[in-house]
Amino acid sequence: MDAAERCFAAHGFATVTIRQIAREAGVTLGVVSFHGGSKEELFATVLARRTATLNALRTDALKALQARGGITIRDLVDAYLTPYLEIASRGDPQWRAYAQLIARIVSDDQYYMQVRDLYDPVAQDFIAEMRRIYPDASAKAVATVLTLTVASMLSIVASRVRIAGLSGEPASESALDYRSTLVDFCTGGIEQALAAH
Amino acid sequence: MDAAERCFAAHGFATVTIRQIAREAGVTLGVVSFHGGSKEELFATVLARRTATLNALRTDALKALQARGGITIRDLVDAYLTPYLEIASRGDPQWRAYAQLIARIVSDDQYYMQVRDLYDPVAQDFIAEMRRIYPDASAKAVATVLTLTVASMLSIVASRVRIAGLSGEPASESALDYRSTLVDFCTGGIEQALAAH
DNA sequence: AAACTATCTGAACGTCCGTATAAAAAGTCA
DNA sequence: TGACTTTTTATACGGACGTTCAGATAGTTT
Repeated sequence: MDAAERCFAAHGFATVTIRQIAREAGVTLGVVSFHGGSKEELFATVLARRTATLNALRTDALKALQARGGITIRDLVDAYLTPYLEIASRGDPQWRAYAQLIARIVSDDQYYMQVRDLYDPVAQDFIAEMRRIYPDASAKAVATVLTLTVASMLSIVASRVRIAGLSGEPASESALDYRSTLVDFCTGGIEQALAAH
Repeated sequence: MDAAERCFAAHGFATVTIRQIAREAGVTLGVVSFHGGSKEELFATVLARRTATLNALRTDALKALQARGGITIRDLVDAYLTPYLEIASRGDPQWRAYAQLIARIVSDDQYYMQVRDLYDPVAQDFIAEMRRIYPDASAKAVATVLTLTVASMLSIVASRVRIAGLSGEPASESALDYRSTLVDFCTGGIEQALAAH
């Protein structure tokens, strides 16, 4: 599973071969099928395996906010983004690979159906809280800005090479280095987009 | 070329087979190689084919702003985003396929090297203009917010299914329907992120 | 120790891939 | 028309793919 996670994260679903995964795991070909089933089953399992943890982190952060009260958009953005950035920045290369894998697939409608049930419930909780802050905003507008927020978050993990190329500086080691810029961007963006015109 | 564009846009590079492209184009297998060269050459050609047009649209919009003067962040965002949204919304299914193809590859570091030379020069022009508005912002911060803007733009094309799923409403027909929300989001985000703390 | 289950190995299967090529067909121009 | 070039066709090749499976091995239970 760890090896599969690394492989899928690095090269995507179609490109990766089961033989690669087997080699990465240090086992023979048949073992992968024996434990992981078909390639698609293996992919789905890898996806689902860590999602619960990430969802729990986000839900906990949201609950902490709700208990405290006085929630701002910035609070919500931070609660949603930071768990992912922390995971992506953790020393554990396995969580890093997972974060990268998410970045690769969520932006693709082809795989969306596979992750829809895993992530959208938590996203709905955040949406509900956002609508409490902006009661007049349309459902579509709120859903749109959350999707844009997610896209921005993922691009920090997926497109760091491009940022480095555009700025002329080497890419940062940790995704958390971009946290304040990212949170500022998404917060300002949501407030601007949902403010009554 | 049109058939290849449609196939790559719909399924990505690795998944698509030359035989699919041939069938889509209504020709036999050898014809694709004869005119398109290897699979990678074909992909590169498809990419480069329409880029000049998109770059010209953006550059023209930027030049019009520069001639007018008094450029705001919103002006820049709109000049950068709108050409792409218009392309994605045009009736021409071929431009639509191209827009989808961009969305698929730019967010992937693996393909970034192929598109780097095609897009980054124009991006640099916009970055220079942004730095004129926010002289104190770091190069990295500016590059980051532009990347986030691009990621947001692309997600409108790539993740419309998710937006629809989250909002409970059917997806809009045209990407231009999201223009104002998108421009608001990116404008507000950039201003918030680059404002002196 | 024996019976049984779980896991691993190595090899094979059929399929589809990207690419190459010889021969046929279509097009071009003197 | 006839020589020549461009394009298309049909086929083949070697390789890598996902999957399967009989047999060897390891682990567990009785």
